[in-house]
Amino acid sequence: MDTDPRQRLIASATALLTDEGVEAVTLRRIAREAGVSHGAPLRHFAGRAELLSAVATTGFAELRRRGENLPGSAPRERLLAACRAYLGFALDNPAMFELMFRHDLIDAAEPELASTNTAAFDHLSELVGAAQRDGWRAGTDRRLLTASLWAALHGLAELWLWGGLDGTRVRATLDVTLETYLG
Amino acid sequence: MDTDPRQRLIASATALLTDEGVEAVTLRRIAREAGVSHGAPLRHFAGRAELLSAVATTGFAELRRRGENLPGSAPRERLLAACRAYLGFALDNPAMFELMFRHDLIDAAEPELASTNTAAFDHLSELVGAAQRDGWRAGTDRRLLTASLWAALHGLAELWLWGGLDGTRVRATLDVTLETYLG
DNA sequence: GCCGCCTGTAGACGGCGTCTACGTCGCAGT
DNA sequence: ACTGCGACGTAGACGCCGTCTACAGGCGGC
Repeated sequence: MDTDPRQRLIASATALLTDEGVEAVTLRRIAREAGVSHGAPLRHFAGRAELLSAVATTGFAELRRRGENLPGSAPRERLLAACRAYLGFALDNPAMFELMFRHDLIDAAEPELASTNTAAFDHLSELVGAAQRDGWRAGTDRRLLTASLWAALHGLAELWLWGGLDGTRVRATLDVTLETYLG
Repeated sequence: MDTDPRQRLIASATALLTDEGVEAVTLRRIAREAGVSHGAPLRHFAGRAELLSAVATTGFAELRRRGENLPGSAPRERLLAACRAYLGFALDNPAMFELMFRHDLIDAAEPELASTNTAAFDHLSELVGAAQRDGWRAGTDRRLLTASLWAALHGLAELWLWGGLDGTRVRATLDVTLETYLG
């Protein structure tokens, strides 16, 4: 059964997020969606930021899940698939992706979020490390290389979200980025 | 003299932005800062988005200005300097940079903003074109290459703003990115 | 001299996050 | 069996916010 009020509120918030975007996810609308009074959410979360942090945590978990079930066996092939998975996540869940990186809406210090968060980064870092052991850019510092690659993907997603890149062109641009790093 | 009320409001908003961050830039606070009543700004701007768009326009203009006075004469040298300038702008004006890419706060369709905006992109595109004519990645589509490079820089700035990269590490990561693209 | 526009004021409305006081169960301890 | 308490929810208030409307002064052009 799913009578845990925390989970119900997170579910309502997530539905609101994917349906109407990040601006629609207010405490009062979440409460209405869940069929409770406007003050009820504060019985289970210290404030709006804490509830949204819980929602974002599920987003990071899903992102990490996508980064684990990767096709391919060669390290560089797997790293490439992970990069495509990152952008695929952003394209499939634009509102969630936006929320996950809105530091004014969520509390980055929230422990559960922070751990899920760094876990996703560490996973990418491991893929980079495996590719390096395979001979790809072995001379570059692993953490810096991971951050650089991550930023390149992240910027692509962010610019698409912003409106600077239309949907079809973002795929072609991703190919250029991947070719630059891994070609 | 600077008695143009539009300019006064933009100046107050900019001061508020750099001093207290993007969340503090509300219409009512801008009005207070400018010493007028809370409804006065709506005499000169159709709404909050239009005022913030005007502020963001000055940001894009400053960004473009930085991209013009570049050291170096060799095309690749100039392109490299432009990339450093982009990140330098973000590091120097984090709140302005954040505002410029907050599509929920500004109106991307605002004509003056859109033109200043694409002008900055076109300038970077020209630098890329010059470098290509100099033999750098001549086989890649110029627009896609420009977008890819821009995204790599933008993501770096965005992740730093988000908190994922500390200030010193962002410089080192930028070096890795530039080495990847231009090395 | 009068009209109209520019600029600004003051108040209202609904929505927001948050706080507080108040209910209402169900269940554990004596 | 009664009591007390903790989990859960309600209702109202407060001070923000953006926006709308009604109103007032000031000043140049007919």
